[in-house]
Amino acid sequence: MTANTIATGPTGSVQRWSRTLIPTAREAPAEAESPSHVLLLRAGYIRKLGAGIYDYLPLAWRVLRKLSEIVRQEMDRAGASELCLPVLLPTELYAGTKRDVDYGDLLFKVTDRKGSVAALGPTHEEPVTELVRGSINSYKQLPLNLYQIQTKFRDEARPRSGLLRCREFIMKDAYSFHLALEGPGGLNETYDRMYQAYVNVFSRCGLDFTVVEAESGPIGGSASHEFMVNCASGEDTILKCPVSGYAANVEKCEIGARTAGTFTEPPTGEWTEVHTPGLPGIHEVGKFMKVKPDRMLKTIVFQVTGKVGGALSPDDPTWILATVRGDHDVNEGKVKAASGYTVALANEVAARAAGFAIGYVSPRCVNTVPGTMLLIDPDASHGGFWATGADKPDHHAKHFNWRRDVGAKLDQPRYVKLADLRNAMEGDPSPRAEGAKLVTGRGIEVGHIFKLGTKYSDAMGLSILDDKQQKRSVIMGCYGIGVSRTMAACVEMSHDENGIVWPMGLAPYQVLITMMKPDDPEQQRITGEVAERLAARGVDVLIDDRDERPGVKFKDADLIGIPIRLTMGDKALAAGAVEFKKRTAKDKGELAPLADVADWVIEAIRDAGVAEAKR
RNA sequence: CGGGGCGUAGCGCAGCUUGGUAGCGCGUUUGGUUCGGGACCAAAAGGUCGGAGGUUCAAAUCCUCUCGCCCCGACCA
Repeated sequence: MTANTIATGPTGSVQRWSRTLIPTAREAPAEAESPSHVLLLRAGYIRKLGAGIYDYLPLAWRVLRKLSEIVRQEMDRAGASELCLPVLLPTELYAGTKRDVDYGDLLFKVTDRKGSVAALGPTHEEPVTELVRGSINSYKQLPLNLYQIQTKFRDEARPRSGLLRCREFIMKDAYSFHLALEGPGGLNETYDRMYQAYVNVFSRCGLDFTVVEAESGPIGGSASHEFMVNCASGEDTILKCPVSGYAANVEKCEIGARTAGTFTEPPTGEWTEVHTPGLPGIHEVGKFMKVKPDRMLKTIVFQVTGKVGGALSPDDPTWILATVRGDHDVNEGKVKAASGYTVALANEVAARAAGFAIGYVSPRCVNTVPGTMLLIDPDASHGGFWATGADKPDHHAKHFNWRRDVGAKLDQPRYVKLADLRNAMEGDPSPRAEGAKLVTGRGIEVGHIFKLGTKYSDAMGLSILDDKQQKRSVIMGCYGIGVSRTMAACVEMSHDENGIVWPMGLAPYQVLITMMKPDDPEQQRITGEVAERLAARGVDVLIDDRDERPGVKFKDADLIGIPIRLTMGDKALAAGAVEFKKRTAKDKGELAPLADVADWVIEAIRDAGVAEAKR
């Protein structure tokens, strides 16, 4: 983007190190492991107050302000309006959506003096829907797009990696409201604008990111994209097609056409049972039986919980078996799509009672347990040697053969279906380009946008009359950015062995002036002059005026990661110059004449802004 | 929630097995010498050893309970 959007205001600010709080440390607390956690602690950006609860010190807060400002500009440009909703949400709000139950322990709850229970907002679909329901009277007031930037609370089972997964964190959340999906003012139009706004935000932050198709998850809805910072230490696995550009979250990723078996291949030998007592997983069993996992069948038992787009009838199955190759993972979403039923992993007790030897199930159960549908992944459908569970505790079997051991039901689509059932993996065929193979990468989810549809408006009674006086449920979208997580992701992605390397757009200050002799009046005068000149041109300047040895100052400078360092030293000043060094530069820097130094800085900021926006 | 581990000075750690008046490094303060990539000398401040209970003449150390934190997994708009 442009240079003028990088500074926080028309006039930059000047701060002296000795008068603010930047407690750098040579060593990080032992509990910190991930780079962003270690560096943000060591560089004096954050302090831990409890598990997943952090202080944001002045440097961190400046980064968060800059990030928030970028977010605001892009949200406003996309037509959204900022507001601020309560953090304290009375649980009655959840009466329609039941999400206080769905969220379970994730929800922080507080009790007031009267005994009323409120939740600390983990996200704001309910309050914003409630707000709009009570304040919109006409379809003419749609579309509407509202956002806020505030602290969210989620009692994560396991907070980790510092700011990457917190119990208290800063989030930008936006919610849009529409009468229609398509056309002007429809959800799709806003969704596309928000998508572009997100691309703009993360580009301006200098982040290297991938947009992936994602499952909409428990929040419901029909379509969603995640914005992932590409980073090997990320928690999420993403898959990309290098040819078509298709990218998806591992839960969502489709797999291209694969060849399936015909169920006519001959057996490789007699059904041979093997006693395999007390072996915990497929790898252990395989080792014990001397069979590789990709020659074993894994059959998972699901319980039918509902029918997609309808009510269950007595004819519908009770159980769904999903058989994949031993080295593959069953994907619940794909099971749902392939079967047409919503499912949950079977309750062990109930499944045992129905006749499944949990842990030792084979596809043969489609014949032996009434009300069972069998789904087979193409990679598991071939002929050749297979090992499988033997349908009795502590036993597996070799030489499973589809035709011989399952038989006629293979030809009845009511009972047996062949379908993509598993998570995609590196090397799988791309679903979008013939011959191309998927590659995997790791990512940190920093943004997520959803088409919610009418899930919340239906649950909470948000409807409106259209121009034909027909009552219509309002269609919604929601759009989140993990603001504090984005800051951490940025450090995770951009650092070296000496410390943080901030992209220009997020750096707490663009310039650090390192005074070699803070007590020297001449250095004080020139430092002040340079700082004022830079500030006047919108640059934020931090002056290291501490009475420390040069080595300490240089180490700290690298640690806190300010993009441009100006060093005030006798040698350079004698030549009428200051030393100019970028954080990314390996060498010692070059001499900038005092008269030109401001121009050098402005130019460097502009170059960085352009380069980062291009990424 | 399952598994593993850790709580001793602001940070990093030792001491615990075999109970006996709490130690090291970094940091901090003071004085001096230094001063372009984490200086040196000297002095000093700083700890109810996570908490409660128990055993004992005596507990950081042994026992019981409890709280907190980290890592792996499960989970996760």
